[in-house]
Amino acid sequence: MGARLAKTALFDQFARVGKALASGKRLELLDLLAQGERTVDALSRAADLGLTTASAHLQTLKQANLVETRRDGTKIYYRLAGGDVAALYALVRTVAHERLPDVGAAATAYLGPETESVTRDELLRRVEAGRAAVIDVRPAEEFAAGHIPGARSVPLDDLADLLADLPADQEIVAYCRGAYCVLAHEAVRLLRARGRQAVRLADGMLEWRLAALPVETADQAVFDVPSALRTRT
Amino acid sequence: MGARLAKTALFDQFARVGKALASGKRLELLDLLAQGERTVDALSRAADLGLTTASAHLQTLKQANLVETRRDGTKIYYRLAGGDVAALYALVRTVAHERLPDVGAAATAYLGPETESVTRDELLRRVEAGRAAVIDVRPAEEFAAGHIPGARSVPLDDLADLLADLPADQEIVAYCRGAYCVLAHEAVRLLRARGRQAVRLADGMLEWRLAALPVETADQAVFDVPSALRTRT
DNA sequence: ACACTATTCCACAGAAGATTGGAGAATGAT
DNA sequence: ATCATTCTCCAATCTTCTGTGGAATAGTGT
Repeated sequence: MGARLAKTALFDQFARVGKALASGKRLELLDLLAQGERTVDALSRAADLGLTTASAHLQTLKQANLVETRRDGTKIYYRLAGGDVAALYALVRTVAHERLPDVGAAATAYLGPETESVTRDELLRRVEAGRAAVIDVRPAEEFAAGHIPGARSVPLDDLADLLADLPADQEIVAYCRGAYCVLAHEAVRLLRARGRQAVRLADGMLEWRLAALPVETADQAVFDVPSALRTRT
Repeated sequence: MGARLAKTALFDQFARVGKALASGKRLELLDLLAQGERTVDALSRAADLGLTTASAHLQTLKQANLVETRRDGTKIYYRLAGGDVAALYALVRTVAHERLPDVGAAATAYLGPETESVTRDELLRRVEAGRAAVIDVRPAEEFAAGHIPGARSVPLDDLADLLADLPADQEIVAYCRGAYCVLAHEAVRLLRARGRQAVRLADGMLEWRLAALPVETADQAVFDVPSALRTRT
């Protein structure tokens, strides 16, 4: 009988998920989608892909059921299929960083010189003590899709203009998408260059959500994390 | 400047891990390695691959640093690089099962009709109450590499012969490699056909290890699971 | 119905990956 | 030394994936 065939078929099914994760561009798309839903056009520009190429990659992800779509007029919004997908993406990054020495180098090359950071716990502690103001330096749409409660939206592009609005007597904690997002690094560098006390959250919104910490949002949830997959503190 | 280039390079690094997971055969190899180290020859036979093909896949896994090797005479033993790799493999399977409807069908086709199962907690409870005897139906080498404390090694191939040795007044709980391993299913079917009270552990050694439950072993640990990645109960 | 926008589908060329057989390297046994 | 064992490396072939334009499709606004 075809026990061997059936086993191969089963593992080939598992591999569909692996194949979906087997491209840097698709991981980049998942990274963006972890922040909230987006149109094909927005994704193609954010990931620096041709429109048709982005569409093809999104189809690949969709065929693996890692993302879902919603139509609104002529636009099609893509979103993650669930928190398990976000957890899987995060674990791929973690394992890559743990196992591949080159990841450290590539991360430094992209993120620039290390900037001072605080953990999620430390951020909560400092905010509670009134010692820190939290700013979300991601684009405004991502802030709208969900942010750390009490954080103020200050997209990196606007940071220089809004400097005067930021409290001068408090430390500023900047955060962005996640552990490998460049925005908070640049925000801290800019703020420090202007003489402000600034640090960044060590990771970002992705990890915040995976830890099932409270999220403030205008509209619906981006994804919920199954309790079994929540980050342990 | 090359911010775009650096970002692409970083995500391509992450994708190295994804690419390693992008083949059913490689996932099958990881599945075997999660039970303990093995030689290339043993792996190629267990996964039904040509020797050179198996070697090539193992090289791919090794270049992604998901596995490590050890030489003993003319033989080369492969093993998982760490518990994080096991956790990643398990999560790929979980997400695949969660997201892809075909996985359920493929699993049933391979495993056969559903057999009654108990959870890890329930197993521990029944053993403590003296109501159940636990048998490990994996090949003897895998038992030697680590097993549930108190379990008896009864490889599936020997089960029919050893039937008389098994307690007739206790329920028998059979377990094997993990959630998609066929051995425990077949053991339960055989035992029931012979009129024994038998159930299987719902998953297996892989998930037992990921939950950081105690493991009894003659030699060294197969892998340790970082506390952040342990299964939540 | 017509123009317009957003996205997918199709066809192609080049790149990358899988499988196989045979040669070659490392080790152990005689 | 020589030979057997075990595995890796190499070359050839075949398949799959990726990126790109251009055509086709679905929906909006006039």
